[in-house]
Amino acid sequence: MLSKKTKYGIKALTFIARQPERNPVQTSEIAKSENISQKFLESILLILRKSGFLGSKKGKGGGYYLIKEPKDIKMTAIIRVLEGPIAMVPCVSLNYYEKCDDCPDEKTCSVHKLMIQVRDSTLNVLGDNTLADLT
Amino acid sequence: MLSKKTKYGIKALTFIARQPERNPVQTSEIAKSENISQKFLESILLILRKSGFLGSKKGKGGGYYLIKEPKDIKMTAIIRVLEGPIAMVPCVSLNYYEKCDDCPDEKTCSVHKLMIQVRDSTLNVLGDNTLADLT
DNA sequence: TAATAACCTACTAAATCGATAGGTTAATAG
DNA sequence: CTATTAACCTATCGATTTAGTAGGTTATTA
Repeated sequence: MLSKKTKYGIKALTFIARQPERNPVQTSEIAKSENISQKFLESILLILRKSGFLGSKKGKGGGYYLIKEPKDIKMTAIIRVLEGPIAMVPCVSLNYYEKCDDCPDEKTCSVHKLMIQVRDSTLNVLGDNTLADLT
Repeated sequence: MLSKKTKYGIKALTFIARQPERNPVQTSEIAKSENISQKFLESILLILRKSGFLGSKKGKGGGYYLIKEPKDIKMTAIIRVLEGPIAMVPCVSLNYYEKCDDCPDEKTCSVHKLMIQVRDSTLNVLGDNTLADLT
């Protein structure tokens, strides 16, 4: 299941990407429009800023804005930052690999074999889609 | 993330499917071989029996056995029973659909659009794979 | 200097996860 | 008939995660 954090993050980024001008968008505006708790959204946008997706400006007229072009922001990148690993088990994760404490041998593990396929197909979809595709 | 429940369940089913004879396999044997807490595994095999994947026999020489051929057991079916929905958001789930309380319109929701693609690609992989493929 | 909006820290209620504990029931062996 | 075996059932539990809330501080603008 996708966490609300990730879901809200994607919605917020889409909202910002949809803006005709490149003017900063305020958290409050996104929160109201997308039915998200403003405080919760604040923490999410902060993460996205620290991860290099967004820039910010304080004070009146401030807000968040995209740093890169929507078409250059892959969904894999967004989801990895907000949700963590895309793989369903750590032992097939490319960016968050971890060995299973059960499972003596990954090569003979049935789950491993299956989850590599799931990972790859998911990766294909999320790698092909950019923020521009969601606009 | 895949829960241990599902992971263990798949491993156990694979273990049973690998048996040369169709003799019942005991929980204790699977637990030991696959490094799974026996009590936890008991509860998982019970679910799989109640869902129609396994038959059981009590007493000495008892255990669990497959009811259908491994090649006739799709991974989608197993995962739906143990893990629940395959979709990453309830609003794109085929078997566990639920409307999002935020999101007034699914048609214009960016997350919805994306997650349908993820769902379909995952469904393809899990639908193509049967227990026989994991053996 | 006041208002604004991002930024930061800490806390919390509820749910879920991965078990563990301690039994009961049904089938088999002797 | 009795003991053993292994599935079956019920309850509980500590740890972690989730989705927030509360209450402030800092930087920018009018």
